[in-house]
Amino acid sequence: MKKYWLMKCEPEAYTIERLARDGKTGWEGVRNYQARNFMRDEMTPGDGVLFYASNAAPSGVTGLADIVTGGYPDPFAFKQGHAYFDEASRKDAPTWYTVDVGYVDTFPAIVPLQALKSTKGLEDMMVTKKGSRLSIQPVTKAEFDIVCRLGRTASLR
DNA sequence: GCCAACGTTGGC
DNA sequence: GCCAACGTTGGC
Repeated sequence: MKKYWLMKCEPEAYTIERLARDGKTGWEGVRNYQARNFMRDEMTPGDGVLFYASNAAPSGVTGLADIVTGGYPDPFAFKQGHAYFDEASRKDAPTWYTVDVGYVDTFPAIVPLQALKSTKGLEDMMVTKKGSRLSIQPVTKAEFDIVCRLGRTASLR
């Protein structure tokens, strides 16, 4: 059963343009248990992803991706000295997981958070709620489809 | 850069 | 197990 997600990333760290160039990328460095659980337990290849640029001007959905590889231990957690290193994560009992994300599409223009907030059918989306910091969020197919439509009608903005 | 909201840590 | 202190996220 195909599932749908919203994945946040700061443009300073990674962008949809870079994903377009790279084709796919590892989503390493997530250090939040709820997000970890989604990656480890729920994400499967083929799932749809809304690529969300956070801490941006404006923030919003910049394109589409998909899950290429489901959850596997985050290799950066084992890299001593690396910013993502976590000595509590051991290879025989990894604390942190990651997934591989593939490029699908770049929207002609960003769908800003403000547009998400004001679009009918998206009022239950986690990202539209104040104080929602979770960097990986489940979205419904209906929400995913609405955001895709917004992204593809960017000429209206 | 500010700061509110949140998650995590650690003393008790 | 409570909760204050702290660090981080992320909109603005």
